[in-house]
Order: sequence, then C-alpha cells, then structure tokens
Amino acid sequence: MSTSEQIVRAAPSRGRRSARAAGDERERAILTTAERLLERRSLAEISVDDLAQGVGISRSAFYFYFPSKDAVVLTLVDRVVEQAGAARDRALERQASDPSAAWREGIESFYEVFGAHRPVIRAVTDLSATNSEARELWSQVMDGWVSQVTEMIEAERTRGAAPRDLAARDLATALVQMNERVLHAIFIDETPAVGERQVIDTLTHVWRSAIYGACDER
Amino acid sequence: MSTSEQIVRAAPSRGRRSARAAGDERERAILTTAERLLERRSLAEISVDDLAQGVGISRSAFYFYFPSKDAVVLTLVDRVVEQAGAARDRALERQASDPSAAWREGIESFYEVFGAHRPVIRAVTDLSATNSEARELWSQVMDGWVSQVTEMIEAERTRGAAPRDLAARDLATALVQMNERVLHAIFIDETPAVGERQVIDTLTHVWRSAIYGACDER
DNA sequence: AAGCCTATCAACACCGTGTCGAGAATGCCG
DNA sequence: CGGCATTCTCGACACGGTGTTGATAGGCTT
Repeated sequence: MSTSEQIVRAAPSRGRRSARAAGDERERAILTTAERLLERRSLAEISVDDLAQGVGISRSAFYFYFPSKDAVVLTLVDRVVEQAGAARDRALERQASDPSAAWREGIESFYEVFGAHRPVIRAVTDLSATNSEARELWSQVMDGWVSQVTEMIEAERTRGAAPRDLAARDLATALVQMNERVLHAIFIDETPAVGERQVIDTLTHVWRSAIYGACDER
Repeated sequence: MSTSEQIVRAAPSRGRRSARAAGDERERAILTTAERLLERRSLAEISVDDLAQGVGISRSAFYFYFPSKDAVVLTLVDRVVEQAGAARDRALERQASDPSAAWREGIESFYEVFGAHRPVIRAVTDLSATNSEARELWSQVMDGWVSQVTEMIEAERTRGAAPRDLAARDLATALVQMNERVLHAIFIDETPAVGERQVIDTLTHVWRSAIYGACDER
C-alpha cells in the first residue's frame, strides 16, 4: 500500500500538449465523463460532442485537451493496464509460497481487474476494430499475462509437478485467451456465457487439468 | 442466361427488396467484391463507395441492392454460418462411432470453417462492435456449437467415461469460447498467439483434460 | 502596460452515409 | 408498332460526425 508516487510517470502523453494547469481538472472531468457515459452506451454511440457537453464545454474546446475521442479511451485504458500489471505481480509472489493455490488466485485477480472496469474493457475491444494503437496496447497487456503464466507453468514442470507435453507458452496463451474471452462474454452480457457464479470454478478447473494432466492420447 | 430458378429461397432477405432480375449478377458481384476487399483491408477501411466502384456502379446504385454496407457483411456471414452448421452436424455423427476421436475432429472442423473464411470472420467481429444484428447472429452460431458440445459431454458422462464435477454447459461454453478466441488471434495475426502448427494439439489437449480430468482439489 | 501563456469558441472544410426524384433501359402486352 | 411497368442508374441533397484554424478573452508575470 502507501503508494507514494511523487513523480508522475513521464509516460504516455496521450492527453494535453503541455502539462500543469488549472485545466487539469477539466482533463480529469473529461475522463470521468467518458467512463460514466460508457456505462450506458457503447463507444460508437458516444460522440465528441457528448463528451464536451458532459463537461460543459464546447466541442472544439475538447480538442484542446485531447486530440480525439480515441485518445480519451486509451488514457482510460492506460490506468487499467497499470492495475493489471500490479495484480499480475501480486499473483506471482503468491506462487512462491503456495503453487497450488496460485492458479485460482491468479484467475481471481484477472476477474477482478477486468470486472472493476467493465466499461473501459468493452471500449478498448470495440476500439480495437478501428484503432491500431488500441490493438497494440491490448496485445501488450495480454502478452504480459502470457509470459507470467508461461513462467509459472515452467516452474511447476521444473519442480516435477507438471508434465511437459506441450510448449508451455502455447498452453499459457490458450488459457489466458480463454479467460479473456469467457470473462468478456460475461461482462457484456453475451449469450452464451458461463454463469458468473461458476466462472472462477470453471476456469480454474480447466487450467488445473490442462496444466497438470498428462496428454495421454495424441 | 437461362437462369431457371423461379422460386428464390424465401430466406434471409438481407439483400434486394424484390426478387428476380438480371441484376442478380450484380448482387453477387457486390458480395464477391466485398470478400475480396476484406482480404486486404479491415471493414472500417472500406466505404460503400469502394464497394460500388469495385463493381463499376455508382454509390447510390449500390443502395438498390443492399440497404447498407453492414447488410453485405451479414449476407456473407450467413453463408459461413450455414457451413458451420453442416460441419457441426458432421462432427456429431462421428461421435457415435468413435467418441475419443470426435473431440479432435470437432476442433478441426471448427478450425477449417473459420480458417476458410478469415476475412468474413474478421469482418463480423469488427462489425459486432457497432451492429447488434451482427452480435445476435454470431451469438447464435456460438450457441449452436455450445449446445452441441454440451450434449457430447453429457453423452460421455452417461457412458461413465467422464466425471460430473462441473455443469456441462459451463464447461462447454468455456471451451468453445477458448477455441474462438485462440483461432481468431491466429487468423488476424495477433500477438500473442498460439503457433498455428500446434494449435490443434494444444486445443485438443485442453479439451480432453478438462472433460475427462477430475476436479480433484477445489 | 506589455507580453505571454492558458483556455475558449464560432466558423469552416471534409468525409461518409443514406434518401429522393428524375430519368434510362428492358421487356411484356395489346 | 406503341404504351406501360418494372428494373435499374444516377446526380443532388441533407445530415451527422470529425478535426482545424484564427480570432479573442482572461489571468499571471516582469
């Protein structure tokens, strides 16, 4: 806890050109408005004008703060990405002490990070249809999870607890993508979808059996 | 010439208002043009004008044949859906004779149906971001697969070959969605993605172990 | 007061969509 | 043949959304 970040990450620069100003408030207001609107409507149904009106400025004033609607979403996503990274690291630490429980906990954090920001998740996947930056950002997130899981699988194999039939990375990729897809379906109320009450059990079962189960018959 | 199909299938009606005409040819030309263009560019990068020019008619003439760009894609998808249904039924028949081989074969047909129409698949997922009809159509396809797989799992359980830990339908949903996501990633060259050579093995392994493996520890 | 940022907006140019009404082209029937 | 309907095509328009630009206002510094 006690996150004492004094230096703001010089990072992405998706927002306004210059830093520092009273209008920082406006910038944040745009972000929260976007998140609020995304709870009710899909990204495609939200115009720059909606965003501007939601904050009480004109459409063109919006462009002072963000170069486009997409940039707003990407900024929102950046935050979630950061949280996802933290959750991932926490899950890794846990593995050292209790490998068997780690899978379920990893899946749970996946669920929580995604679930806490459903509108943002929905927006970034929608955006990925048209925006390559969104695709790259998201694939970076996925890649982080996959690498993590690959390492974890390999650790279990080294320990002698898991068989070596498949390339660990392929297996990890399939499992992580399953989680993404299954949770996404739940969060946007698709049908068919796994029941939300059972989702953790279901995913955990598939993970465990796939990782520890031998590949008897080819 | 001599096109002697007098009764056109009363089917989907996505296309032109009236039936019957020499312009049937044009309608088909639009569809093949769309499929061709989708091989190079994403749906968002294709305008109605591109489609019209590709066929050699004016943009407004296009609207005589289809009410919108989306309708063209949906028509294309209808075909694939039909093929998917056929592949699905074939897989089911196979199960009766050899339950153990059926899983792999089912996954292979999934792979083939998807793979044979990559541009169309890409288009319908992109379209789902903005078009509810696309979402419904696709979820119908998924639901078909899930129901099929649920039955197959239950058959194996009745036979005493598979344990009953999880709700069969939840498990089936997770597995089918995994396939969708994993194959989709491969087909649109995402990273991370499972290696295309190993994908059938990887997916089959996860399916088998999840279906036949007991859920030892909760 | 002069000058410089920050912030705001109206007006404009642009692009893609979908509609409408005015006709060609084609074919059928009397 | 000539008249009429259906099929098809197009130019012109209205609309809605995006992103840019140039003019301007207010505040803070020096």
